[in-house]
Formats: sequence, C-alpha cells, structure tokens
Amino acid sequence: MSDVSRIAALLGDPARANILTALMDGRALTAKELAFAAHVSPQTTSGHLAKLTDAQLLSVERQGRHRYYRLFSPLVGQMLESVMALAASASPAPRTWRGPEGLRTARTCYDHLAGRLGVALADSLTEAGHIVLSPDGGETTASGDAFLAEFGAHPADGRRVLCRPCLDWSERRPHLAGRVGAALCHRCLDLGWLQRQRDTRAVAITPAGKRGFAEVFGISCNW
Amino acid sequence: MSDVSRIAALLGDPARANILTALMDGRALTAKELAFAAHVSPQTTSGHLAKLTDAQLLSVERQGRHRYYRLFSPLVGQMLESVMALAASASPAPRTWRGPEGLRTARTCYDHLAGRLGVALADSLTEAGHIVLSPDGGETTASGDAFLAEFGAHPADGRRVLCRPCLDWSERRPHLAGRVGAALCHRCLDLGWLQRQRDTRAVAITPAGKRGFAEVFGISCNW
DNA sequence: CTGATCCTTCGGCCGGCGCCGAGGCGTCCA
DNA sequence: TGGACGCCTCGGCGCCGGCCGAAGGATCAG
Repeated sequence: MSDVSRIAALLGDPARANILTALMDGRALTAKELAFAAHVSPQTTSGHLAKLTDAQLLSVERQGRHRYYRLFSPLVGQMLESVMALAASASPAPRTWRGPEGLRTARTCYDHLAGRLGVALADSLTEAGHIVLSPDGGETTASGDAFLAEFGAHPADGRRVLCRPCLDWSERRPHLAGRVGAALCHRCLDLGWLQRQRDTRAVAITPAGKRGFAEVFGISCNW
Repeated sequence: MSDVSRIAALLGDPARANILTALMDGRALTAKELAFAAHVSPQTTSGHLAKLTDAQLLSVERQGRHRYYRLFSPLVGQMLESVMALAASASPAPRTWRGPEGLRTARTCYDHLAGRLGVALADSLTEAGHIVLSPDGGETTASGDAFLAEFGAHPADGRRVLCRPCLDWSERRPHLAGRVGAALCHRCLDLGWLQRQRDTRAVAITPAGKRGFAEVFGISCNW
C-alpha cells in the first residue's frame, strides 16, 4: 500500500538500522564488518543486505571475494539524519550517540563544518563578537569581517546567504553555514588543518590543525 | 538498541504510515477518521494511535467524546517528507501521490508556495524571462524586477538569498524560494487570491485567485 | 434514564519475519 | 590442487505484533 511503510519497515529492524547507521559516514564496508556492526550472524546479515540492496537503499560493489556495501545515495543519508533528529528530540531521555565516532568529531555538512568542531567554531566566533546568530539568520560584525580577512577565509561572492546557523544533529546545537561557513571550511582544508577522509563526510584534524585551532580560536580538540 | 529502528518500526506498519500520511498537512483528525484512512478497524486504530502518541509522533486533544490527533511537531512532518522523497526516488516505477489532495494543489513550504501552484508560478516566471533558475541558485532579470514591483510583491531586505529553486517533493520539479518566493506568497495572500487553511500548510485558491492567476500568470488552476 | 456515538481495553488467533545451522559456490594463496 | 576465507541460499524454529470480536467507560441528545 504505502511507499512510506515499505521503506520504513526496512529501517525498523534493529539489525538493518545498525547497518545503515554504520554506513552513514559514506564509507563502504564489507558484509562481514556489517555483520559485526549489526550484532547478528553473517547469514542473517546477508539476508538484510539483500533486502536493503533490492530496495535501493544500498549499493554493492564486488571486489575479489569481498562485497563492499555503501549507501545508495545521499538521499538515504538525509533520511537517516531526519529520523535520528526526530529520535533525539522525541526520546524521553536524550540518548548517547551511537553512530561512527569520527562523524561526531568533525564532518562536512554540504560545504561547511559540522560536528563538535563545527559547533566549537561557531561558539568561538560568537563569544569573540565576530558573528551574531539568531534562529532565523545571522551576520558578521566589523571585527568579524576583519578577523576572517586576516585568517584568509574570504567568503565567495554571490547572492547566497552570508552567514546562518544550521542545527547540528549530533551536537543538538547550531554550527555555522552560509558563505562564511564555507569559506572557513575551505581555508582550514587549505591550511592543512583538516583532511578529508576518502569517501567520507568525516574530516580528520591534523596535528597542525590541533595547534592552529587552539591558537586562533581557543579550541582544544581533545575529544 | 537503536533509536532509529524504534521510530522507523512505527512508520513501518502500513496502517500507521497511512495515519501519519493523512495527518501530514497539519490537520487534526479524529480516531474514527484515521481508522477510515488507515483501512483498519477502530480497535486496531486505537492501538496504533496509542503507540504513536507514546512515541511522541502524535499529540492528542480531547474534545467531548472525540479525540483529535495531529502530528506532534513539524519535525515529524519533515521526517515523513524525507522518507517519501526517498520512496519516490527509489521505487522502480514512480508511484502516484497518496497524501491529502489539498496539499498537492497548493501549500506553503516555510514562507513560500509549493505544490502544483508553486511549480506553475515558477514555470510561468521562467517562461516570461522574469527569473532564471539553475540547480545551485537563481536570479531575477530586469524585467522580473519590474514585473514584481508592478505586481506589488516587494522582496524584503536582508542577506537571505533573493531567489532560488526548491525541489517540490509532490511534483518532483522546482518551485520558487528565497525572498522573491516569500514576497510572492505574501502578496497573493494579501490580494485574497489565496487563503490559509486553519491548522494546515495547505492553502486554498479563492475565485478571485483563480481569475488573477489566469490573467497575470497565465495559469488556469483547473486541477 | 435510555439509547447512540466515540473510543478504549482485553483476549485469542495467525501470519510474517528475524534468527541460526548446514551446505554450496566463488576467490585467493601456497 | 587443497585448504582457508567470504559470502550466499535453504530450511525450520520461535516469537513478535497486527488483526478483529466482545465488552466496558465517557459523553451527548432526547
């Protein structure tokens, strides 16, 4: 009958939900690794993977005797995020985060930074009076413009919004989006403070980054 | 174990998915009406409603011998939309839309117009050369600025993006968002062309609106 | 008070699905 | 070429959960 229930029923089994959650950061994992993540036997996992692949929630790639599974499209990840956002807000007692730890530390959200690092940056800039964020928008101050220029983060031209808060679903607090958020992210990658992970939305903080974030933003990344 | 599966399992039953879909437009319906929508008996429906309410996906309001159920928060609607978006893209043959018909005709999407009307407006403006939309942004032309001024739709000031496409999940084609989209929506309401429905994101097209949309935009709203 | 309507709870039936053991196929390596 | 490994399919078990009939509180009209 309903398309919704067909998809949702697939997520409704804990083993399958674990599988999808484990893949949320965009990596490709083998069936065995997923069996471990899902806490069920390989045979059972195989059945689940077949269902998820049939429904086009996952895609497979054979490589030798391994099969690598990954999320079929970004839409799948978005849907998972929206379910998680609801689960987080609806659960009586906020639960601890169970997804990949790397995603929680620092990740990209479209073209800007999210996770603990993204939230910490937004906090730092706000406390320093460089930006002002409100629920429906945000702006940079004069000191903020100067600070960004000195840091080398030059927002691109364009009509896109300059600066706005974006609710971080793992931290439940806003991080920084818009042209400023994109420029910051770009600059940190250029400086070698951050490094993209292959096939992943997670980003790694390099030793140089650890020093830099502490000096420039007062953020000690001991997460 | 997983929060995701707890929520998803609730959507995974066809009867419950029907219930939630029927409520997607923000209306409040009685248990009996929902039983009809879900195609199951009132007793069964009662059980489903209890579960959905416990999980804070629905809220209840008693009124005499009736109980009115509605979506607990906009987050629930968003989640449903994201699941539907995926279902639409993943299903082998695109399915026909099964949600409330009113929502498909014309509804608000945040502060702008969506649904058939929203898409038709975007098409009309594009064909007339008043706006240009591309996947990653959009802008108004000189003729468009003049047209909007004459129509009385004055975009608000601010840093928010002026004009951008927003994918319409019921039509699967873009409608118009940004300050221009908001101004258009506001003006149509002011003119009495559209009327908000109580407690609903659906909007009704008035007789005056039907004439107006035909004259000004060349849209005959015979949907 | 009486009957009608709305909704719920209880109890029992039954189908569907998740689970694993056993077995088979393909791949890689020595 | 034999063995180890990764993965899948098949078959049967067991349970969870959806379903409805029956019965009971709540509310409203007359």
